[in-house]
Amino acid sequence: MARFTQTEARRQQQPPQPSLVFTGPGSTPTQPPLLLIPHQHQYAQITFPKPMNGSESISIHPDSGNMKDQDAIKLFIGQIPRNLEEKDLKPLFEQFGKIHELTVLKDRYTGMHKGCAFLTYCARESAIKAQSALHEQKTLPGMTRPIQVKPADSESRGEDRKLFVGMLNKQQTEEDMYRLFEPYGVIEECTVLRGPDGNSKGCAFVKFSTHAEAQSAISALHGSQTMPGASSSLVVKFADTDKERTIRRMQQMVGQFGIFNPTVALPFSTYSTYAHALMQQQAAIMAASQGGYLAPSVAFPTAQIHQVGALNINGLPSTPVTPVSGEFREAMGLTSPPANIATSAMPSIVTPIVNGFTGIPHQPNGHPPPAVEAVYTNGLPPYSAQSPTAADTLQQAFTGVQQYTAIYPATTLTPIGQTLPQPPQVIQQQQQREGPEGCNLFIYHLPQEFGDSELMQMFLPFGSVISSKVFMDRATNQSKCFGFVSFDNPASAQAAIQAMNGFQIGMKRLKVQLKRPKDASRPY
DNA sequence: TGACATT
Repeated sequence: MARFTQTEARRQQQPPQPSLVFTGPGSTPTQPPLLLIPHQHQYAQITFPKPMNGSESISIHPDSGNMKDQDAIKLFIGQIPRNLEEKDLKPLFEQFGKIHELTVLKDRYTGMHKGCAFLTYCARESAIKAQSALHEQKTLPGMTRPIQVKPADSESRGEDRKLFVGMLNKQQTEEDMYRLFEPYGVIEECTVLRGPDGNSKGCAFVKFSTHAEAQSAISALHGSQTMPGASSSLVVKFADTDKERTIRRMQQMVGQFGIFNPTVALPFSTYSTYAHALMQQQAAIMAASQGGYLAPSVAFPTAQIHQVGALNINGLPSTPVTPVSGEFREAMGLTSPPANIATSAMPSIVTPIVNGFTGIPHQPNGHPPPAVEAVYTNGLPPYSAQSPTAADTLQQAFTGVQQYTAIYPATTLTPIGQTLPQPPQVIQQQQQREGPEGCNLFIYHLPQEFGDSELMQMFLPFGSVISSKVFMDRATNQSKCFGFVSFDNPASAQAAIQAMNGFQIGMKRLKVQLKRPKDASRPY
């Protein structure tokens, strides 16, 4: 009851309505915090006549004094800077009506701000107003893409009215799609899937307002014609559900990594273990992909990764790394797909780190956890003479295997939308940057499929990785199965050696040593 | 087995 009272008290002293002040580029804002940066060289400033105090996060809870309409719309808010909490966001959204619930999404393990939120107004009308005033209209400070304000995926149940259209020719645009499908109903969304170069992939999504409309479009158009240059007749079908997509990706991955090929020994051998893990990973990806771009080479599905100061690569703020958004729980519920990512068209995008990883305690300071030996456990202690039982190993795999690396090759990053997307933000990974003496590791016996980002992910739990490099054979473009990882301090490097040297992956054990100093390799 | 920031 005490909590209720507190909440109640807080509501009664609600901050004054903020005033939205637009200032020209040259002017000096006098009253922080700066909340909005609209496009076109204008700054908008939300000012609070009375400064809000402290770091306390105001969660706005639904309760009796805060009823929402029956038809209220839950909004997904994307592209929020990670330093903004509920209390910071509240004023921005309160302009459009009374808020029923506002929740910034946090990683369930690390508590990390996911750069997005769910917002429900008491009134449906407020949500509509907010969406039209804000969606893609403003960019919050530090963000590269405009704020997303749209009905949450959980609202729409869009699967049964969204169509996948295949066998288009590559010249066909959204407009062509619109014309083609318009006769069958109200089109809510229409997107041609494109590669990073902007070229059409020859397919599209078209979302109707109702299932019946979508169905009539299928009946009328599927196989009805062959587009010039297309290899077969037009395909019009309901878009895959998340479930179907998940299954398809799993199949792709199984193919890619030869799970059923006994010569490729993974530390967990049952399909169900692997499938289970993949399902989780897929869900994380779906969650991560709503409303924003994913960094192409290093994407962190934070819902399942225990990040330990991990996103601070070489002092870069974590914000630009991955505009991760969406809610893991929602994704696990396998609801509708992210609207602006061409998920169905993605080739398989996930590489498992073939280890069992156990939970890592959250270390907000970015330092390695104290008991680093406990961080990575695949049931096979480094160079241990003792062999654990198969059951142990399997158990470890089960409990710890949720940590994966998602790779989003640039080619699969196809944000689609009516507005022209800017290229996704790329993390600048320093090229072969060495850390100070004693901070650089040489790692051998890496799995063939590991690239720089997997290597980095594997060592992130031990500290700030300032670079990671897997050596590739120039002729074959295959990994040479060794590489380097540099930390920003020797303790992290030592912790990583302790934990990871001898770590078994598949049939191999990692060799993790300090990199030889430069002069040691020279004979004179 | 191999081997330390390459082409």
